[in-house]
Amino acid sequence: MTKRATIKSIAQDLGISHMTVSRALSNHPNVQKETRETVLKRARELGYVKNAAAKAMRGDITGIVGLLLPNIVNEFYARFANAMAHACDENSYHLIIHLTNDDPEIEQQALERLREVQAMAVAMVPTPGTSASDVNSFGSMKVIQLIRQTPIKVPSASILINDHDAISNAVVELAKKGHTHIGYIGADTQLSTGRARLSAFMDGIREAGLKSENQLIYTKSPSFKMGQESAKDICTQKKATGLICGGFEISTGALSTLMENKLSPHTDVCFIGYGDPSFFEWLDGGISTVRLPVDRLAHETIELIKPPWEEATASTTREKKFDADLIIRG
Amino acid sequence: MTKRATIKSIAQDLGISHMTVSRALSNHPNVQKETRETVLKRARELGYVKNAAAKAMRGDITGIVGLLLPNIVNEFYARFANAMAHACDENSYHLIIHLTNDDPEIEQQALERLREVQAMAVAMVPTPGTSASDVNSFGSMKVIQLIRQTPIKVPSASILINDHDAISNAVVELAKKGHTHIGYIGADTQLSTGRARLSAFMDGIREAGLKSENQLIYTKSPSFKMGQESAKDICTQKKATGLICGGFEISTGALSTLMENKLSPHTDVCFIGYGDPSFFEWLDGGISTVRLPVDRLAHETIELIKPPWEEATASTTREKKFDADLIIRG
DNA sequence: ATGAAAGCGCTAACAC
DNA sequence: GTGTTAGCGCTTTCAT
Repeated sequence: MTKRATIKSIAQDLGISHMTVSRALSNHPNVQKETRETVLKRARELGYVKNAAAKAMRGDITGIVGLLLPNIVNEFYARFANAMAHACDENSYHLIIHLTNDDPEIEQQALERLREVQAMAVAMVPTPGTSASDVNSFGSMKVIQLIRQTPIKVPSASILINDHDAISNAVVELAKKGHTHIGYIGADTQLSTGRARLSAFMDGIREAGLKSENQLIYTKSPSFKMGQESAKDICTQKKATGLICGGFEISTGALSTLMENKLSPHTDVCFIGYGDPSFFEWLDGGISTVRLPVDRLAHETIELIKPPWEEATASTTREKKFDADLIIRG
Repeated sequence: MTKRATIKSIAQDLGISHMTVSRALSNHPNVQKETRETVLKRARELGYVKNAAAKAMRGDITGIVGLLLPNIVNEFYARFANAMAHACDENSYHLIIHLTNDDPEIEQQALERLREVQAMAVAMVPTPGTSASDVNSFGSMKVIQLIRQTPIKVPSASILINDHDAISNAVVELAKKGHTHIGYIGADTQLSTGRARLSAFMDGIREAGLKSENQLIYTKSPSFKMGQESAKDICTQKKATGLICGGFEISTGALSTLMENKLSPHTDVCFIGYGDPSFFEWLDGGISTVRLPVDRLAHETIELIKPPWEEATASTTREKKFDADLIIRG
């Protein structure tokens, strides 16, 4: 590859002004039909593509959308990213994905880099640690907070999950089946979602007329490992006959402990997971779970990103919640 | 947000030349220590970030890396994307993901858009249909073909999986257990991988001293559904007692048929999947499978993307293969 | 209908 | 050590 074609190089090649080329390529009316066709033909031959950087410098929107996720192997995030990527392709946006690992520093860095390329919007699952609350972190990017919510200094929209009822109903459901000692594994209260899910669990306990037992409640920084270990504790000490999880990775972690120890998630420790990875349906007759409305979340995110910005962003913070469902299987 | 700070605005603010600001911000030696500190401080205050577009216009590399995948819910691709995203963050690249859905047109479009933003490299799983073989599709982007290989008109590197031995060993392994009627579900021969895996299967049949039975071989455009349906056919007609899959989605599809019909992947139809999604380990005592070296693939991709380009790209097409392993479980 | 000039933000190459 | 100029590719504005 030698050098890319530019409107100037095409103009020179054709012996006309680069402005005529520009107009021809952008369908401006003031071009002779014949001229336009010549230009278009030559442009195609030379493999011309517009220079996004040059346009960006003139203040045109870049069409770059940032997506900040903790990771993407988690099937919930993967499906979200998948939906976002599709929607972006459909709307001719560029989706730049950065993985934060839930590390505020990486998050901060990713935001800065997105600002460098003048991303028009960023959809992000905020990291637990308070990080990028500064105005300077976002510049003029439209901010959409996903799943979790953290106070930031720019107007932002939030797309959240309302899992309260699904979780408290899970408790009630277990209670109906005769379980009186129900364990809970979830994120710690540093996370907004951790707080919310725990209190949903407690509400369920109350609603079911059970008494709350602190030693059955495990809250820590959420991870696969944390789920595994908490579940191991519950199982080996036979503290509980029912178990509810308040986090995706926690849930798969806890389930793996059950599988490893050949404990049935139905008869041994009645298990209710969080999120609905595809294999839940096949495992041991189906795993009960709190199902999250992934596609609706992604769809709504894209709708917010699409213009008209002014309207969507307004001046105040907006919030939208989507209901999770309790799915009982087996 | 009013307007972003630029070196000029900072210069004006400080009453100095914008070049001094530029030099200060890029650690050029020819700046008074004191001046530099003043500049850095003010820049921080004003939330200055460099303008990537302006730099790109000057010919600096953009640090944008494109990744074209059929989709990203497939755990194999998700893990690949995850590894790539991490590696890109580490090396300060921007990862732009486009999902092709295995549609040549979408692929073509994605490539053009990557060219617009002057992506420095693109790693792609080529779509089955011959699409973007043109030079103009790639411009000066470094091209890395993943998993599949298609002839293109620019020098490109290929990162492939060598699953021949794993697949033929799978046949031998089943034969050892006494299976004489072994089914195969895989991609059709339009895909390079489809051809290769089928012939690996046939080699295995030969090696095991079995005779090949065409009615046990299913090849079509690969998908979850295709796997489901082929498996249903095999199961309901009781054609085979062993089943080997030659594709990730096919494999999960076929497995779902087994689970739905309460057929054990060990005792009813001895099953060997393709790819190793995390749940394989837990399902029914563990699912045997051909495991793909995802992390090594991603790692190698990044190594190829990193400079020095000239060296890595050379003038000829390069190819690197990574071995898949046969994992027998249960 | 076409062209010329200016400027977006940045840095290499020159002054001084 | 600091400042000035020019130019990357493009479009808006103002001639012609």
